[in-house]
Amino acid sequence: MSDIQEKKAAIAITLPDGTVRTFPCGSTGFDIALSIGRRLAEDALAVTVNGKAADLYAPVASDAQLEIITFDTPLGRDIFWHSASHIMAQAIEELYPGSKFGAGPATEQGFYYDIASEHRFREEDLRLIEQKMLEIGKRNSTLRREEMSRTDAIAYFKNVRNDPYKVEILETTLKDVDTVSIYHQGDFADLCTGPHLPSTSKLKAVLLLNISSSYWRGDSSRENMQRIYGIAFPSDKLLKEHIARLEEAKRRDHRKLGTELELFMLSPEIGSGLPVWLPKGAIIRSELETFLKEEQRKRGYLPVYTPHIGNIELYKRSGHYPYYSDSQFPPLTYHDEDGKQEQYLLKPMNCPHHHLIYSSKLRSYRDLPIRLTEFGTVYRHEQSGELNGLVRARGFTQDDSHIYCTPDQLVDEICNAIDLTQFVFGTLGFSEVQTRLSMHDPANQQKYGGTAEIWEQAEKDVREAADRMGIDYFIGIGEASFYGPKIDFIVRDALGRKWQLGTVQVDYVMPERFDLSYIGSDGQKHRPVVIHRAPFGSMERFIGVLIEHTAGNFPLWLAPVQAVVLPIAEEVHDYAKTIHAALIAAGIRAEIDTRNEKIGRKIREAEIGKIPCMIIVGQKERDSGEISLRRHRSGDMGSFTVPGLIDILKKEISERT
RNA sequence: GCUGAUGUAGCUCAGUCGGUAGAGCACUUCCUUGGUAAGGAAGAGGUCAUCGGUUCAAGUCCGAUCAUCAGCUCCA
Repeated sequence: MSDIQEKKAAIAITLPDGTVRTFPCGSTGFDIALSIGRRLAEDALAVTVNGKAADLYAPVASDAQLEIITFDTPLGRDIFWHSASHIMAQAIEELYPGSKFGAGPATEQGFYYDIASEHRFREEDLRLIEQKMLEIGKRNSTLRREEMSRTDAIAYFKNVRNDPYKVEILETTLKDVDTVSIYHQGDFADLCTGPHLPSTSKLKAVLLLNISSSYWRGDSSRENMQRIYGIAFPSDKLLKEHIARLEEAKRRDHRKLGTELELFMLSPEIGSGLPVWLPKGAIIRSELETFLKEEQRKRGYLPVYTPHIGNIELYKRSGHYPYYSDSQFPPLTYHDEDGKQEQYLLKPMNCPHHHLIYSSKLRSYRDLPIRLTEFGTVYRHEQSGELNGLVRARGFTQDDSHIYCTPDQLVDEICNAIDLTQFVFGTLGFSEVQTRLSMHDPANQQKYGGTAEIWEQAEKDVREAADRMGIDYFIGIGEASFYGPKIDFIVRDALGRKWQLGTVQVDYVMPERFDLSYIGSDGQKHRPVVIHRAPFGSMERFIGVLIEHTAGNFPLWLAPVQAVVLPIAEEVHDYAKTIHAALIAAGIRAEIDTRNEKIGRKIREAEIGKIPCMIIVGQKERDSGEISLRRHRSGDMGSFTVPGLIDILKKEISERT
């Protein structure tokens, strides 16, 4: 090869920091990583070339922007876990020959593979599979990419791999694709677009978490498969850290803390999915409700109360009944004295009641917007497998409001609702909130009410409001409710599962169904638009997530017990009681611990009980007429006079910090 | 609803091969009167989720039901 040709064959690689380096044509990501540093080359899992992920050993043939991908990035973890799922499949194939493989992707927190096997997987099997996976890692097998035509791939999976699921994918999902890729490692091979790890040896630590079931292709009419979930790491240290995080999540679990802190209970004698608020939990809920009521009063909301049941005709009219009849409690059937039958539904939502309040009198455009609000308890017969403590219940209370406005006012009103939601989330310290614009799925039109024009308008309005509020959102196609698009505020629980809390929903459909109207400036009847909105969403779910978010360490304004007076010895009990009485008189939720125990013990139990303020009094405090304050998780704060203490606490409570 | 697992004292859990129930914490009483995360002693506490079956005998084996957990499906 001549010099000239070599120069021509050089390629310019632009690295993420903007530096440009020259490499021979056909250099791989590994070569480039090695030229930067040995450590980086070791950590390198794959590359992106002009933003597109590729294998570490794929030759780069032209000038490109290139980034070395390591486990530290979301993409790196995704690739690592995806390869780990292949390695798990190989391990299962070796241990349980004849197993067939469905889908095996990486997830946000690891990976899974769906398996059809004669063998029923049990907990003990997971340890065996883990060992086999680590063994495959030690074999240092290359993950080799092979491209072949789709027809060849079908033949390959039919005859060589004998895997009907992969054949089905090739024949359906990929039917329009000419060339597909297959990744080989040792004797195992899988249909996969990749990219993958360069070698199985990157896998140094693995934890298989649980076995569950799934439907092939997520279709409940098709066969059940066994799904094994796991997570893997390039080092033992990272696995240990992950296990520590799992344990922390377990400690924060709202069901565990709810029992320990006596916030709520669930009892089969009352019914599954029907949470009961214990006195301490009821305080938290009541404080949150008061907080929102105050804020809504400032924002022009009008409180109403409506019954817990409603005539079934109401829900047929709203359109909810046909859409959701299978997730409602069965109707209550009632015969009056004349034998006439009526059916009532435990209300699954509040909107129809509010719509009837709206239409109970003639409304002028001058009255709008009208914002009706209620903490409305609703009942939905959620599938038994869905129930989960407070975050998924069958009876729950929505902080539900319906805003009736003119089309002109709509975007402003959506913005107001977004602002209120953000205010609520901000006050409660939720910083990692994702916002989803939940749009309809045009391919599934029968799921929705209303006309195409109405949907187009509603989605445009939602977008406009979200843009005006400067929200960083993502679009969820098919996530809309049947009557309109939504803006959903989503947070994660301790285990990383996502839950929708606040919501703002636009509705052009209900006003039609309920023939809602107002008299415009032209003296004619016009149709208002409805916004459904709930900043908390459900009080139960919100508090469930709040418990996990705070790990039970509630801010002072929400703490069920705000202060506990801890006398050091019996001789200061009388003094301690005067302090306790003064706190109670000041409206502070205070207790007193006059048990015959040492102060160390009383403090320990108050700390475990997550009581924000410990008021310690002994001989010294009695003589000086002061108290000693200890804050939960902070320690000794020094001495205060009683009025001084009360001022501090009342300020902190009223500021809700 | 589906697949799998689990259910023993208020809580966390042990209970071997089927032989009649155990610990720690919490609780009650007594002793101890103390200075910023566990003082000591004693006591009480159980229809082993429920119902049925096998067996001389069931917490233990089998079946059904209920509930819980993980995931799937669903979510106004």
